[in-house]
Amino acid sequence: MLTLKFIQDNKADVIKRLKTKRFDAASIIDTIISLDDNRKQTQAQAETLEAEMNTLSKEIGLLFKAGKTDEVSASKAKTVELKERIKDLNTQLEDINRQLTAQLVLIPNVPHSTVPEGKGADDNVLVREGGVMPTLTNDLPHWDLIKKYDLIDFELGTKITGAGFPVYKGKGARLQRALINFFLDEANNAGYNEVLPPLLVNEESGFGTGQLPDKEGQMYHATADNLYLIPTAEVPVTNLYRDVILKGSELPVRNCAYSACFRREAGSWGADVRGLNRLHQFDKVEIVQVAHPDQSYAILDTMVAHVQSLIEKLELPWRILRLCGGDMSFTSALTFDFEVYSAAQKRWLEVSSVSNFETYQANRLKLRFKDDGDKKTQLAHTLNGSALALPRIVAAILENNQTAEGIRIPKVLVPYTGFDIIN
RNA sequence: GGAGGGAUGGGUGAGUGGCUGAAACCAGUAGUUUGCUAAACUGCCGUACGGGUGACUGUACCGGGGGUUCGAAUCCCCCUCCCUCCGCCA
Repeated sequence: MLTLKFIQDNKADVIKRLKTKRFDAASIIDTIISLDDNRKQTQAQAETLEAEMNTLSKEIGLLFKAGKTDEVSASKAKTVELKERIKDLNTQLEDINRQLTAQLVLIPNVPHSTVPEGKGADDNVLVREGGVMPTLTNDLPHWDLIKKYDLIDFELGTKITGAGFPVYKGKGARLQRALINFFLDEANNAGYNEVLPPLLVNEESGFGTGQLPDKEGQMYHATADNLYLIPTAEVPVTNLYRDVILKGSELPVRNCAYSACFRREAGSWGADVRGLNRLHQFDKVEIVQVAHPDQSYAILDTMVAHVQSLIEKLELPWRILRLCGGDMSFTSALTFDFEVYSAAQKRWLEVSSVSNFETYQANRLKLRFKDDGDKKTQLAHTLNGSALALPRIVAAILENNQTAEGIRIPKVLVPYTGFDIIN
């Protein structure tokens, strides 16, 4: 969430910039500011009385020591009323603070100045593109290729779990493992530190990265233990730094992680979700950084460059889009989406989303840093990106590389798969 | 799952009702000394929210939440986590 101070200092600007995200913040901000005034006033009152109480208690202690027990009862009587008023004020304070956070979490992150206006996907702006469009003589969509070469079994997944939980088999399973290892090796080589996080997280973690409370319905919830299956490794990996104060010299922190990802995708099933296009469980390698505010946008560029290099090595046609305000996520300040062209489906598939959240997550996480010699802590910036999500990459590899002899494996993957063709 | 023991500042660890936001040591940091390094010595060294231009100052926080008391790190209750033993188990 945004910090109160930021909202107060930049009220007009916040309202203006949130219009890019098609969000009207004016009345919420007014509520917040008046709640905060109220908070300060109530807190000041409570603290004055608490100070009085502390002095009185010390006096009583001294009276006891001096043996003046007769004077004690008069002082004690005074504390009774004080205590009541303090309790009352603190109850009010708690209530005000609750209302304040309730309002604060309703406001999305403020978009970066370079975010284009727009309603949805059609208004995203092409940043650059590359790769060679394949010319296919056969053009089976990946769901047919999967059947033809017995790589992935959706029916079997439906039997043991449900729709959207595929079973990878034989060369299909090995291709999956190859991609995971390839992506992790590339991230390690680029200086990211590998972690293997838990796949279930608690409520605090869900709140820290912004999945809770807003997107509760998107996550699988293990209610008996109140744990959530992660929709992305971003959640556990970013939460590694929840309630942490880093030294300025430790920044940037660079982590990468492979994880299975679980998404309920409630209400988003319809056309265009055949095969691997949308799943409830899929594999992904994620890169996550914690950065100094002065460096975060330069770092965002290096993350974009890293993802681009992966797709180029896989020899897929790609393009990068700068998301418009209407298509961006609630928590992001600037997002670049990567898409690869799926030649048989004849459509672009999103395979990565790289974002700078600035202090939005850090504020929820209480993720701060302190520069050497500085007295004050400040909120760090968090960033993350898929590098990469597997299913649609697999779909594009299968479709784009199909030949009469079989499916050609990109050169860079052959050392990982141990085979260069699926036939 | 059963029985017992624990949780204090970056670390080790004192502290069983007021003089403790918290000893001491280590680490860190600034300085003095010193041919350099090391050592020694001295100062500083938690977080958040208020008030003040500022020096400074108020309040809260000793795993989390409640309670007792004029007053709680210290006493009581609940929860979480860690350790030991037993049971179960990939």
